[in-house]
Amino acid sequence: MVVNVLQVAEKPALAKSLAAILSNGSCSYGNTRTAGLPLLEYDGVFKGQKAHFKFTSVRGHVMEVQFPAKYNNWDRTDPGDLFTVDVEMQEADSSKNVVHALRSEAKGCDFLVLWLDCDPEGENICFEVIDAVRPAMNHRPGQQIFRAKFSAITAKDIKHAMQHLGEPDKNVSLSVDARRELDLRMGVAFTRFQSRFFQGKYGDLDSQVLSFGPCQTPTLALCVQRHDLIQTFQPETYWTLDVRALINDSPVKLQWDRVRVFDKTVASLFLHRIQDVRAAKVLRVQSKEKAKPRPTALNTVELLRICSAGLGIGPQQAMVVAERLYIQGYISYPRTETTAYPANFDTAAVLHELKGSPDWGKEARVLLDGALVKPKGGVDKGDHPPITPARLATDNELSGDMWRVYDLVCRHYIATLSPDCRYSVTNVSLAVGSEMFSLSGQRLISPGFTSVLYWMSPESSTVVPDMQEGQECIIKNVSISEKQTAPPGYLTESDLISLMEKHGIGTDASIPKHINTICERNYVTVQGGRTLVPTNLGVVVVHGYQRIDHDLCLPTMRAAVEKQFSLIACGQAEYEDVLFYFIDTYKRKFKFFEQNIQLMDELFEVNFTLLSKTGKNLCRCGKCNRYLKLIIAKPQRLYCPTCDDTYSLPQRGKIMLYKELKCPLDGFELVMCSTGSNGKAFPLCPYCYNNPPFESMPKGSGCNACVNALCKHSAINLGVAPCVSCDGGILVMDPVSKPKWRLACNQCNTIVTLIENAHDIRVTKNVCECGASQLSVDFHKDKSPLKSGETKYEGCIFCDELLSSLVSLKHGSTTHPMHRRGRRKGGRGRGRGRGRGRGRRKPKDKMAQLDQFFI
DNA sequence: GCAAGGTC
Repeated sequence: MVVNVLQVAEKPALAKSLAAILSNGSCSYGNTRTAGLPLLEYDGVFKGQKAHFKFTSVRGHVMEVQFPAKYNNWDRTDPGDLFTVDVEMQEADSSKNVVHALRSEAKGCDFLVLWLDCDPEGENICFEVIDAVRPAMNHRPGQQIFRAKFSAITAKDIKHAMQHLGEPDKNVSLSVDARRELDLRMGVAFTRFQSRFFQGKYGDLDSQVLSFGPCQTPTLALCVQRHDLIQTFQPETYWTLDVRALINDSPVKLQWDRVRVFDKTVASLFLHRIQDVRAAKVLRVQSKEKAKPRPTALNTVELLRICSAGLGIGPQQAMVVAERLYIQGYISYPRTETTAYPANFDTAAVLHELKGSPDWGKEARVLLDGALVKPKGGVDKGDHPPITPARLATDNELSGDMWRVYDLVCRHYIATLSPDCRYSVTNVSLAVGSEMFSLSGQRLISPGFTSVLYWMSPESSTVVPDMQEGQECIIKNVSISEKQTAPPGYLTESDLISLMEKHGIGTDASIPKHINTICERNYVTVQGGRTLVPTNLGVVVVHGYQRIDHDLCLPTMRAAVEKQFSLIACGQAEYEDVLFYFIDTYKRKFKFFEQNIQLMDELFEVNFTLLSKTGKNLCRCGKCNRYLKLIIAKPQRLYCPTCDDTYSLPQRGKIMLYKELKCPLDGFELVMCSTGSNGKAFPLCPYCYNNPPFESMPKGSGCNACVNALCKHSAINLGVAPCVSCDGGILVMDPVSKPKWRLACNQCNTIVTLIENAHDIRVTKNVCECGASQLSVDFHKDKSPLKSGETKYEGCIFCDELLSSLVSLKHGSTTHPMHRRGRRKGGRGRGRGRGRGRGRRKPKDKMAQLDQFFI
């Protein structure tokens, strides 16, 4: 009997390499029927039985923890409740159909072997895969699910792992579950609360969302900490003693051994002591040989640092470029923490690949000719090998940042196998009277790896002239100069990456995202030299946390939480206990934050402008008939200073007044939203956009949704009619309900369902005998123009049953013969409130009011 | 619209 074995890797590329290794290159290549995942198949032996193997992969996490949809509404959910409401696992956005694909491949399988990355996230994905797959697998006694543990993608390691399969570790996975749930609850709760609080009060924050997160906030705090250091820096005046001497006929400035003094009188005293000295005497000349060590192999974080500091490419962009180089086969997998080459890594093979390059081929050839050095130790984190070139490219094939990053990876690779750079440092001590001075300089002995990483070459312009002990040099000039201490510079991206790594904030893959997030949220800006300068908003937010609860922005917060969660991973603590403890802690912190928000608000007050003092009058409010103000800073919105209400607007597009027309439903003046020069323009009602009058309309989703459509198609083009059931209501066409046209009342919820499959329906000015409005109905199912002999029909909105039958009428009839008072007995039974008994209203008066909206 | 973490 042949058993079926399903194997799953964390990413498609890995499934392919693992299957190739395990099948000794004999696997067939294909794809799963859905989700576009790889599917590799081969035959072999599993646990002593003949087996058919299938190898596929996921794409990172399959599931994500989320709040149920009912909590997605920011207005209807109290952020504080987010600490206690249930959460659920949902299929992750990026992995649509993955669950389905896995399940169909698992059908008929007897065993599952999990080849997910050997880190906590990988362990967690193991269980996501198990949950997806188990229901579809064959049931049989004994262990069916196995975990492969491997530290390098080499034939030896992989085959060893296959021979020594273990079990997935539930505790490790639970520690990740706990972290994911806590991050979600606290991040979303704080973000929603502070966004709503401050955006509801100030008009110039210029940020869509005031976000908070356990990684992004400490990252921001690091930038603000440096900012504070710079702001509070008190420059101090100091004095130095400057001596210029002639050494071998060239003028040289000597360095004072005391460096500087902070008292002018003392400085003058020293000057006085030596100002008559005519010669400096060389007391000692010392030369030492030093080595600048070759770099260790490249990992992600180091790549990002060099890209930012050396190439001026930001971390997010650098990752995008590296990813592209990887997909195109130019470099190895770019997300790794490891800085040690695997034991069996064929260093020479890569050099052979590179030796033809006009840029660094020469250096590669020198190494192949015998100068090859053992790479430095580095750290093996057991994830992926370091980032190395995979094949040779010329700068014709790659351009711009692609070439620059590729060039860096190649040069760095060659450097790791090159000798250290050797140079000598010479220090000369000189006496000028009783004061000691010195000169120091460097001289290159052999460049080693710096011939390829030329920017790391030791400064060679500081070569000291040849001097002998006892030699005397003529002093040309002695003076003191006054200087001031200077503050440190702002953090560079490269500095920040190092600090985040040091504090355990984020991972190699997420560090660029966090930096990007704080930029997107208008908390910091990237300035010259890729320095990160906090904005007013960033500073005020962090200072606010410091006033209310300093913990919230401590750089150590992340590591402290992770440390506790790791106790779950190693079985020393219960998942429920630790998770509950943290949720409870942050819930209390949240309450405290909420109660003391005025401490942060005091800082906002002096830095930002109240909504009532920002913006320009635009259109009239339907409630108070005063002007709403258009707030232009992000998020673009309307604000009524009288009612103190805020109305969201589409974020893309310019908002203008629209013909001073009012929405028939609520009396708000319509505005026009135009997107770009050749983009669309559409009118919308500020109130309806935020409070959709039809339950089928999603709130403000996209620029053509709900009320935009309502105002555009219904209120203006299609017309409105007095309600047939209540006195004050107005019936409005529901634009989303096509082809099942209907009208709905804005007051009594009456729904009048009209005829189906009409091409167009409009409310006309005509009034039926019954007193209700008439409709003009165009019965094309397609959009073709009316043919001769065809015509529009007219009917009454009351007589919907009758209207339905219009479909079967002969062409040419404009009014339904049944459309007579006497025939309506017992009719119109559907729907509620089609109240006949309320007696006739005076539609004409109301119609007059509505005149401006009719076609 | 919100977090952080995988991956594309």
